[in-house]
Amino acid sequence: MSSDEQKILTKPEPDYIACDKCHLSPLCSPVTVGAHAYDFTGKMVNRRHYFKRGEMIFKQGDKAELIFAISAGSLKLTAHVKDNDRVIDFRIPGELIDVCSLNEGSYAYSAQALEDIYLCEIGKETLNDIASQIPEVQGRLMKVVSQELINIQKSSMLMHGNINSEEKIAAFILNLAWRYKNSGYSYTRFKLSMTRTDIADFLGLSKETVIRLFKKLQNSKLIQIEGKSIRINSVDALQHFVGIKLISS
Amino acid sequence: MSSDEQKILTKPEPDYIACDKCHLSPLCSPVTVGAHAYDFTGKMVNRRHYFKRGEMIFKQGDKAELIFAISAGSLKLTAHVKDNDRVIDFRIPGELIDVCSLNEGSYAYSAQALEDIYLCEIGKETLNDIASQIPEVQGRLMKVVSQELINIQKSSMLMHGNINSEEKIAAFILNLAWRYKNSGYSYTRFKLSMTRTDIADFLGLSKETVIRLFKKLQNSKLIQIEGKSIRINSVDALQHFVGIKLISS
DNA sequence: CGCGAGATTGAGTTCTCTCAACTTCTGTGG
DNA sequence: CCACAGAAGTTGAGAGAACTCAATCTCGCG
Repeated sequence: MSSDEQKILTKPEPDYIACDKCHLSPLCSPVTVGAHAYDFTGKMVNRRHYFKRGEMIFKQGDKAELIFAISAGSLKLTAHVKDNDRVIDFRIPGELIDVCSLNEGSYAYSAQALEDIYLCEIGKETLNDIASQIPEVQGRLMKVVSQELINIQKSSMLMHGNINSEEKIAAFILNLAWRYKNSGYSYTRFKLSMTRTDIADFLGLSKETVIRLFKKLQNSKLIQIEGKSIRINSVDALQHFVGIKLISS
Repeated sequence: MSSDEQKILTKPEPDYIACDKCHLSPLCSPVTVGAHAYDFTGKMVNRRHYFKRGEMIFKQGDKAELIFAISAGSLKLTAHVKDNDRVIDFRIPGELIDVCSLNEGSYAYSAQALEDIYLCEIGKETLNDIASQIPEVQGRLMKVVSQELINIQKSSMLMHGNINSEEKIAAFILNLAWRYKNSGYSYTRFKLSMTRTDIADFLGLSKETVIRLFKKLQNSKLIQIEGKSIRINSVDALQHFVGIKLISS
């Protein structure tokens, strides 16, 4: 066995997202100004910065200097509430981390790796500088921010106002499926990289309720769960249960 | 009594928001291009369009041609969930209605006046046209969209993950207070223009629970409620109860 | 192989919902 | 200006959902 193969077995190459599926992609492709085409990617983006599982990418209140996009792996976002950190969202490959910080001095929440991850980074200041000088970049940045607004709104409409806990959990799963689809991954089978406790915290439920309702959804044949892997038996059935059509069939 | 006074008594002048407090204001002030100052306000903005209480401003799925800002009055936003309309948010003076629709073909939700209201309107296409031609306008639009993103994120962080219903309701009140403050109104005394049923629907609770917990919050001296008017006794105490400091003292 | 974090299960308690009755408010027509 | 009707708000009682606590099990990591 060559040392190369050995290396692959012990540390397999991560499943990097395709750049064209990443929400940051408008800012990662060459920009033409006049007769010349400049590629700002190399200047602006630091690609695939590795973070270890459990590592904090940044903490709530830290001075915000970088915007992040996830290239591989996932993370959770938390914010201080009553002396505790509460999970306020998760991020999967292709998604951006705190776009809001573009216009704020500091990060609105903390970000922590749920597994070993790779992030692409853009310097906030550099980005804003270039954007203010080159309308094309300004326009692309606008596109990125607008899309972010749309995504947040869709997620929040979905997650919001579910009457009972079973619907909340179903909506959570559907939301993740939708986002995996947007990032070009399988959206009927994926890994729940966060713990049950994280999910419970995010949804405002107890972990026991999360576990019991996962099981209930499984018993009603909507999903199959085994450990951290989930499979949606019928996206349409799940959408019907939640009452919102997020994914078109 | 003069006919002027008569008029005031029967139909008092609405409490229009000051333009400089409106979230749309960056797009409502003159833009200087080269040596000349153009005022796009007149061309772009149709000001103070009146809608009657109960009237639908637009319906979910309607072709989105206008962006709205509220000049006076308030409205509720609703979206279809399982054959019903569910309240997904409210809007107060100074706030924008569906900024997301700027980059979408249709409105993501319906908007209905909770009282007689006045709206300022900007044609989506006109705005996008001008923005793409004049970097200064593009930049201002960017500012508006970014701020919207920040506001939505703050609201959703606040409203999200409250464990029990009492905290949810307290967070709801705090959120409204914060928004009234942003719009330059009193944030310790304001009117709840929506019904208890609307609040319940928005928070995912029953109207009876809303009523009972309003009373409970009143008994613990955090607020005073009488019909539709609310008074926050101590914003700090309320923030402490919710566990998030949204309004700095 | 053993430890510790995470996941699961059961039992009892608390919270929130539902249903129904009743009161108050509001807007409309006479 | 009053009377009335319908909408909104309030209250109480009982049912059901979700939480807490505690014990146990499982799995991944060192």
